[in-house]
Amino acid sequence: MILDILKDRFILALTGLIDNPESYSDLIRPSQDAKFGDFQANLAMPLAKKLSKQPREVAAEIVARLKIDDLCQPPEIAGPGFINLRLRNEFLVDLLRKAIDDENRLGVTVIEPSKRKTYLVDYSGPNVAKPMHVGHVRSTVIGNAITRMLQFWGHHVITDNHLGDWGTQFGMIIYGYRNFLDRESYQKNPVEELSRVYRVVRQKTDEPDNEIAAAVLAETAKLHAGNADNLKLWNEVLPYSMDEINRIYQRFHISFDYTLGESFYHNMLGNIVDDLLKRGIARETDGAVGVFFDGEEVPMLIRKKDGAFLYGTTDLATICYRMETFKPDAILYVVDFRQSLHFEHLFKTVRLMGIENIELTHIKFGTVLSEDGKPFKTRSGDTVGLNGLLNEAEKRALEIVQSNDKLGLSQSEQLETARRIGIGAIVYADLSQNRESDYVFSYDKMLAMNGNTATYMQYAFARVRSIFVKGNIDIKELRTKTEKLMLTEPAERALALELLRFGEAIELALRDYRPNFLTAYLFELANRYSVFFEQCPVLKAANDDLKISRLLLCDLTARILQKGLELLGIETVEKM
RNA sequence: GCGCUCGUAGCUCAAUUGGAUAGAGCAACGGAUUUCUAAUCCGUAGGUUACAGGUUCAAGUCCUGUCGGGCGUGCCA
Repeated sequence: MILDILKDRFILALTGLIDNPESYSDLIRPSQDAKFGDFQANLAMPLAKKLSKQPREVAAEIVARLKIDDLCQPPEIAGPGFINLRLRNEFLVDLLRKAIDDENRLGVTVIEPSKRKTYLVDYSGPNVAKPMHVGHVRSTVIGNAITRMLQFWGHHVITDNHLGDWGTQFGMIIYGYRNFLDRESYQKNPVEELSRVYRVVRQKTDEPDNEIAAAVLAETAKLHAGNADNLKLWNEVLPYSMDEINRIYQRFHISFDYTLGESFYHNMLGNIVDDLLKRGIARETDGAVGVFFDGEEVPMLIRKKDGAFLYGTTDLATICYRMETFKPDAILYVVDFRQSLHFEHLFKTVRLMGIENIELTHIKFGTVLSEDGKPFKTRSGDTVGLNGLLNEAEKRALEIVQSNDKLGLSQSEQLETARRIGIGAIVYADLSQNRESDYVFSYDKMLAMNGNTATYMQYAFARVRSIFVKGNIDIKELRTKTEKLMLTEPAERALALELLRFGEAIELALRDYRPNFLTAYLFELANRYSVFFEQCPVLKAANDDLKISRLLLCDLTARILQKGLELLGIETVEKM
């Protein structure tokens, strides 16, 4: 990829001048402003002190050692010592050609086999029996995007949906089922009635001084102890919830390799506690069992004094199971940042157990706030239901699709187009933000279809397709054309440069697992295409060579947009 | 109390982990369509990056303090 090539040249130039030149290669980056060239090297300033010279002097020395004439015009030294590079069009054309011919990877180099890892991505993990609201989208959508990017990069990825299907919320459901269930409503709409019952119990246990909280815990404990009646109820209720959850996954086109919920691990928990006690990693405390950490007051409890286990216990069992079964190099947890302390404790415990050869990362994300700036609360009745949100998104998209009668879509095509646009808007709205920040949920923002949205990229894609249809272009044949690409117009060159930075964007997004770097890239790419579209006639280009050159740029743009959106879990449409 | 975290344009958010004059979208205002899709493009306006110090060639970014928000803090997950 373009940046790698430049870095290699700089490393060569720096070899002999300083030790460990590779460590400075991150200072070679794309320029912020086109007037500083296409790429810049910011390494003269930090090196100046090391070499006890003036920064500009160091820059001059680096430039003198740099063999880069075949790639760019003579480097310019500017400001305190920035080295600015402007790439030769021949170099760009050469790389574009390679990307065009690279059907699967579009110019993105595949990772070396030795760097290929097995990742286990733990995401979504909804609580069965609790109604899903918009806050639950985040883990699902971020986890899916990270999974797809890692796979594309060349890693082996296993996804596991760690359902919350064994916790106290089931005690609430069981208690509520026995005491508050409306049979008729339950038969009509089990999921809705169960979630109503859940809310009733939940509200009552929140009141001070009540007996219901104790009763709920008792039902949970009975379930865990294998009580036949409670297990029977669990088995009755679970499928209803799962159907509901699966319907939502289908709408996002998301699936998991494994769905091993908490219940899967329940008979391993006793052994975990016994083992940690025996090895002196955990100890008794006030009748409970916990793991303590140096310099910290709070332990991670793994067994309550009534004998029940906690989610730390389940998570430990889960890690042990995954280590044995999948032998991953890394486990990634895509979970709300409010569980940071839990994961810190969990990971420390794993290290205390002597397990070192694995990356454990909590990919944390911020809270979705309601429009008053407070976190969403499942208890208050006014949360935005997930299904309702998805319905509304598709409805709004459908209205626009139907109003455009030039498209000539059948009714079923209209529905499918609206689905892709509506769902895409929601996915993109979440992914385009830095995952670590909280964000205020806004219906209109979530469903927006103008500006920096998935719709914008989908639209750019559809515009390319439209040109191909109108020009009656055979894409396969087009790609075999050997005419030289031309980058004479500024809009062409700007687009070309961006097309060659796809891999860079994915690498950046994967570095800290931040999909918003990829969304930002795709937005920039689509934006440059829109400018190109305005300024550079394709079908009516001045001559045939230029027409083919532009068609090839269009085609590569469409392919990268489609692939990039696919990595985010967003689909494209042919017409919109 | 302690710990973590955030504070950037009217609003919602970016900023390649310390790089040049802090960028987008939305909202506002002005312009572009007999020419491949106007869900688009171009332009204008909008900033003491909460505040005060410090570190250095360079700070929204790192350090210290203050103010303000959010979250967490042994028997929920």
